[in-house]
Amino acid sequence: MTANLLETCMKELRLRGFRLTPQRMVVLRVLHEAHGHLTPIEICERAQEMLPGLTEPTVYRTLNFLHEQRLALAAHVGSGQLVYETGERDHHHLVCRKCGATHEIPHDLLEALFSQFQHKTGYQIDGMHVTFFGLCPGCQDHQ
Amino acid sequence: MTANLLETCMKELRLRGFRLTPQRMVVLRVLHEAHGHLTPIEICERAQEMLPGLTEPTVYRTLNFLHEQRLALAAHVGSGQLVYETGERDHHHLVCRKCGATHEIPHDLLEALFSQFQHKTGYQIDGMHVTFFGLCPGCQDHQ
DNA sequence: AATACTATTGCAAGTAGTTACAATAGTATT
DNA sequence: AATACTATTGTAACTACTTGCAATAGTATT
Repeated sequence: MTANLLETCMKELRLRGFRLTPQRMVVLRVLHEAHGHLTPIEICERAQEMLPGLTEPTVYRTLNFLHEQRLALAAHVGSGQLVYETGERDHHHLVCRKCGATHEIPHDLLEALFSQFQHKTGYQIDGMHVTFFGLCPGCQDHQ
Repeated sequence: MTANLLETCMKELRLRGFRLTPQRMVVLRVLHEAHGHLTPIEICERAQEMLPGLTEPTVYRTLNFLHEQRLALAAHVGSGQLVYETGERDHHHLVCRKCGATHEIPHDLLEALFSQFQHKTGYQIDGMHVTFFGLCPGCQDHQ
C-alpha cells in the first residue's frame, strides 16, 4: 500500500543479494497498489503501462521469484489459476466450486491446525495461503 | 480400483441423466486403475492407449466434468498444476515449496475445522482436497 | 569513471490448457 | 428397427504459461 512497504521490500531484496531491476520494482509496485488478488495477466497489463517494453515471461518469472522470496502471496482460486497479492493481511479463502464466490478466513482459525501439522510431520506451513473449495449457502440449495 | 467401483460411477452418471460415452468410461477407468495422483497429460496418454482417437480437449473436459460430478478429486500440487485421482481415500496434502516433497494428511484432522467453517460461513467444504504449502524438515535446515 | 562479473532480461519457440462451432453418436420414443 | 433430440465429441484456433539461450544491465571492484 504505502511507499514505505515497497521500499522495505526492495531493501530486503538487496540485503539478500538480489539485483534491484526496474522490472522487479514495477511488479512490486503493482502488487502493493492493488487491493486484493490479481491474476498474472492483470499484473502484466498494469506493469507494462508503468514500464513499456516489459515482457510477459519476465512478469511470470518475477512473480515466482517474489513468491519464493516471501514478498508475495500466491493462492489458488478456481481451477488451477494462481493469483497474487502482497502479504499484508494474513488470510485464506473459501471458494464456491459452483459460482466462484469467495469468502475470507482469518489466519488464526488455522493457527492451531498448522502447529498440529508442524508437531506431527515437521512441516512448517507458509508461503501460500490455503484455499478451501466447497459449496456456498446459495449453491447448496440449487443442487 | 475394482471393476465394481467403476460400474457404480457409470451407473451414477446415467442416473443423473448424463450419457455414457466411451471417452468418459476410459477416463474413469484410467483414474480407477491408477494409484495416487495423475496429471491431465498422464491421464490423456493412458486413455489414448485404450481409446485411440481420443483427443486432448475431451480429456480436459471430462476431468472437469467428473470433478463437478464428484466422481474425481482434484488437487493443487506445486505451482498451479492440477492433478486428479479417484475419491476413494479421503486425504489432503502437505507440499514442500522448496523440494516438492509431499506428505498425506488424513481427512479427520480437518473435520473439526470444516464443521467450524460450515457453522460460521455456511460453506460446505468438499470437492477438492486441500493442499498446504510449507517447508519440509530437510529444507528448513538449508534455508 | 572504467572494467569485470554474472544475475536478469528479452526473444523466440515450446508446452499446457481452453473455447467456438459444426459433426457425431448416445438415448428415448415411436 | 428407424427417427428425432440434443449432449458430447473432434477440429482448429486461441490463451496461458514456461524454457533455452544470447544480449543486457545491475553491482562490486579497481
